[in-house]
Amino acid sequence: MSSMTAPRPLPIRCADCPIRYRAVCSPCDEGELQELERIKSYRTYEAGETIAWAGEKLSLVGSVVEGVAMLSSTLADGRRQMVGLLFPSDFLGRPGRESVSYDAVAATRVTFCMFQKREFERLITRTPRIERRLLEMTLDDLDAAREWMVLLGRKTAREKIATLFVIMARREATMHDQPAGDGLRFPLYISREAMADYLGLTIETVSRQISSLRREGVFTLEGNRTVQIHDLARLIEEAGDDADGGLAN
Amino acid sequence: MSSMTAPRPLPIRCADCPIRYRAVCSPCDEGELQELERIKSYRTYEAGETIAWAGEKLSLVGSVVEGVAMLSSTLADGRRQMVGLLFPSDFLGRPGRESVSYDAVAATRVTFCMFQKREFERLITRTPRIERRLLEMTLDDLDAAREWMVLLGRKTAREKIATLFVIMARREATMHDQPAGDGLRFPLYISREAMADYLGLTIETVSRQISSLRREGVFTLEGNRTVQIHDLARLIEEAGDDADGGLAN
DNA sequence: CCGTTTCCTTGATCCCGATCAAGAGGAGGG
DNA sequence: CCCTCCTCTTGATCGGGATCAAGGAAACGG
Repeated sequence: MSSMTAPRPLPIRCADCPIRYRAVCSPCDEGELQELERIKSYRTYEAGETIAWAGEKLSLVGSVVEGVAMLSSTLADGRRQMVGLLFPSDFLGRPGRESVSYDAVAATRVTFCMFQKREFERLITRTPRIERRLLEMTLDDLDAAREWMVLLGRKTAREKIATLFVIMARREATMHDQPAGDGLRFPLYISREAMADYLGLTIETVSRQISSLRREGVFTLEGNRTVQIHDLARLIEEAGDDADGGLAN
Repeated sequence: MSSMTAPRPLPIRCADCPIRYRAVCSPCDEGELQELERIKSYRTYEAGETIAWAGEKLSLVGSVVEGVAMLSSTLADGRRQMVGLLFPSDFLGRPGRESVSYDAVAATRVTFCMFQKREFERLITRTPRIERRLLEMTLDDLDAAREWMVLLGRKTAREKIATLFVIMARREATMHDQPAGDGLRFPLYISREAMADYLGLTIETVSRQISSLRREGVFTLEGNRTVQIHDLARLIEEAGDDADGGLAN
């Protein structure tokens, strides 16, 4: 598919915002890069700070440069479900849509590289390649959401925790261009409460399942939020996935 | 946003495939319509027939014209979770992707208006407006998936059933350009097992919750698969949604 | 028409994860 | 340092939905 459109293989990066070109406009030509450069800006939120409320009109779109943000929805009586976790290079905002659909909250201190939605939309209209890239990213998000639906609807508490840890481990390894394997250390970034909201559990159940896997030697914890994997194969097995499904590749 | 791109307001329809233009290429100009006309074809599947397996390379994309199809994923031990339900005008397939991610099965006899993926992609490349439309549709799918994540992760069995019925009722009313209200009759289309897979429940729980709501006079059943609503307000209340969330508008 | 199959309902019981409750551990500020 | 706040862990109990089991009802083919 990329063979259809890519004018050259990339990667292009910019010094102060290395993630941006991967996320928004890979590939871009020089003119498009300069235009993006002109309209970009940065914004940092502290941990716990609300970036946007569901239903609010948001005039910015952009990518996470550093840190982690959460997308979540709250029922009338306060039950909360996280519907997405945004890591560096992930895109926030919906070009062509009036308002955001979910609460966006900073999980850690998080920095965005942002664009005025209006200007970004104008650029998109002139640059089909960026629109193609947005479609790509949205399809990825859709796949991730559907994979998570399987977890929420059908997995046990233990499988949910194992799946989350496997995904976090893979992410961390990929980020540092390492193979994922035993001995890998990585931060969880989010609180037990956030994990519970992500996995459709309570914090007590999250805590118990983590303790259980830790006691069985699958991993150890350094402090509360850093994991060191000891038996990745076991963790993958505990994740209970489909034979050829998402985690196996 | 449509004000940015739409050359005219629409709707354009074609006699033998009225849905297609809404789904795939609204708006289109005459040349694009003729091109789509040239490469389209129809395909019908019987209820229960598999349209595509997860991981399979699928060279077709297209819209449902009539009937209902299901997208689902199965864990190693057979637990199944439905991740999407495709009604007329819904799009199946992923331009730019090699293979499908989920099993696609006909829930009823279902007819698609399909295009060879290759040719469709070629058309897209020349027609940014269709790509824009695909992005729109994918964003809608993403919203729906995330709304469903809230249901799967946080709603009770009773709330899940109520939500499903409200959505089905709204769909049916919209389809016939009626307001949704008490007295509305509509078919469920899918079996109890399919509902269970969609809602992350067992068939027994689905059956019990339906019986419970029926006994309380919220609706009646004609046969097993046709519902007549008697108290839509109550049903919406039982759905337990966020105050200003998806169902309320 | 009846026999078979498939789908659906209902009852009895069990168990996983929620809830209620208490306390331990860490971080930050005085 | 201690004190407070907050997060996390662990224990005891509860309950919603799963599981096991049986039978009813609709669909289908003869």
